[in-house]
Amino acid sequence: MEHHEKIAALKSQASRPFSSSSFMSSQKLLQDFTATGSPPITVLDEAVLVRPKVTRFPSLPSDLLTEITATIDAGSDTTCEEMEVDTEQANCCGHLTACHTVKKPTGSRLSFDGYNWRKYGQKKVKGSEFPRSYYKCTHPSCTAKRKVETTVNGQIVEVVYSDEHNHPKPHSTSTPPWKPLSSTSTEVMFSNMHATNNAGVERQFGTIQACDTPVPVSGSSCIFLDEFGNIKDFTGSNKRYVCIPKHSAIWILLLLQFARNEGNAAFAQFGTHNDQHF
DNA sequence: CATGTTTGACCCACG
DNA sequence: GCGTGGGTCAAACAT
Repeated sequence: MEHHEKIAALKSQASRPFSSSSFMSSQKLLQDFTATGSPPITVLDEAVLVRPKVTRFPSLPSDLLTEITATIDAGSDTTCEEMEVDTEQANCCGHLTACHTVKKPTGSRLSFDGYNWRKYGQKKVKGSEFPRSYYKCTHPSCTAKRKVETTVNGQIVEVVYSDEHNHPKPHSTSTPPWKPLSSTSTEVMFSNMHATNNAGVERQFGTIQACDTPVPVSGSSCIFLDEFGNIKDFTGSNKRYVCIPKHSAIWILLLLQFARNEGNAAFAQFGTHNDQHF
């Protein structure tokens, strides 16, 4: 792969090409979602392409500086996920190099994307300063694989997925690694640095509601997910409210999809309230 | 003991 | 046919 083609993945299912338009249709959203490393879509009107999928982050217009800050707080025992996307690392070719650090609860085997992976190899690849690790899904009948390039600090700089998961995300029996989110304490800030006026930056706030079952949020856009975490339905338009279930990996995807479809998304950070940078 | 990781060797596609 | 590089295997090791 040429260096200029290398675009980092932010999350396992967290990217797909920019759309110059605003929000996509539900069908388009599903198709793109499926083609870029997502879990298998089970509710679809038409056949899903089955081919190796690459999860990458698109280039970002340099004049777009949009900040998404999501705060995920499930109470005293908060979800242990932290992600950093550093716009300063956008490389010389204009592609975003996104790095994130994932803090997982001790003892959890679940990856940041909610699936169990077993590492089966690691190589230093030409043209990359970081080693590439090879993972297989540990589910007996699942052929999903992923390649992850990480820095020495453990920051993920690229994730490439192949094959599809043919099973739901595993659920931990004791301590869920991705704890259900409290609908009352989950909040997200969309700070549209691009939509400035004479008074300065216009900051737009929104709310993400965690829910076990899709529940429309009055007056808001909703993305409904099935038990696999797949997008089932999409309603609304240019709103900043999302209703999604509780698995964290999908949050980032949806956040970025929202922002990206609005022509934004350059920075995102996830953490507890203590970590927020409003 | 079970499971996951590490790491060198091997296989294979490609130029 | 040969060299190179990416992907996978599997034994050894760690947890």
